[in-house]
Amino acid sequence: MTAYLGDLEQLILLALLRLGPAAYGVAIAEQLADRAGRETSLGAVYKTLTRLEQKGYVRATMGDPTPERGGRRKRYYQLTPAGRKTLGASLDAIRRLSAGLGRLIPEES
Amino acid sequence: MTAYLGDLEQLILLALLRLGPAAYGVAIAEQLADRAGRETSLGAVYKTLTRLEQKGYVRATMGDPTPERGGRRKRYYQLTPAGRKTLGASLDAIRRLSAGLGRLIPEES
DNA sequence: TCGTATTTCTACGACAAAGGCGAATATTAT
DNA sequence: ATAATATTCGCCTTTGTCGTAGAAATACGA
Repeated sequence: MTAYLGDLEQLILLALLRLGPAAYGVAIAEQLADRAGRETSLGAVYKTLTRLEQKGYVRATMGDPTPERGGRRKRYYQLTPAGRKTLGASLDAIRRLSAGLGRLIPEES
Repeated sequence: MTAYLGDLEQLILLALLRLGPAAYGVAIAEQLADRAGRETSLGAVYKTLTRLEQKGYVRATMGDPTPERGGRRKRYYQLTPAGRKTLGASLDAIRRLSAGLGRLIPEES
């Protein structure tokens, strides 16, 4: 019954933390591209968000219309406690496997 | 043409680094379970190793028979330069998204 | 002010890739 | 032969991908 996060799910949950209250679909996709170098389509992001919501790792609230040119209302996301916990477990698995590897562990220059 | 690693692929590549020359299927699965808390079947591990090999991220060499009770010969794996590079990119994406989050970032106690 | 264009954001649908698991198979020693 | 250890196979579920369609908001000209 212990479920694991896919790699995109992981990155999106991190992006959520980073963006805080400004986390909605488009901003998340930009964050992934700009900060993480992970190019992905909006479709992939939205689908993953929906899945995360169904799993209870994330919850959404509708934003108000903004005074900008066009645009539908934004759907803002934030982590639930369950999401936090699962993300923590996921990151910890990586941390524990990486620990003590020293310069064996590859870095992007 | 830029391909991304799945989460299990990531963990397995890390386990490879950690195990060094002793990295073969069963040992890798144990490492995942014991160190990372990632319970998975041997089938999943082997399938992933095969995929990683096809992608050129890993290469395999057959070991000699051991003086133990029974058992087929082991197939040892190690990272290729391409594998190192891709793993590095993958870990970096996480690092960059995590950076500066302070105590926002969840930890397993 | 009505209607249409334009912009921004989200949802859908069909498919590809990755992960999961149990059972089957191979190889080695006793 | 039997038992032990390691790997492969087949089938299925879950995730990821992408293009396209749809919805909701503003701007603007008639």
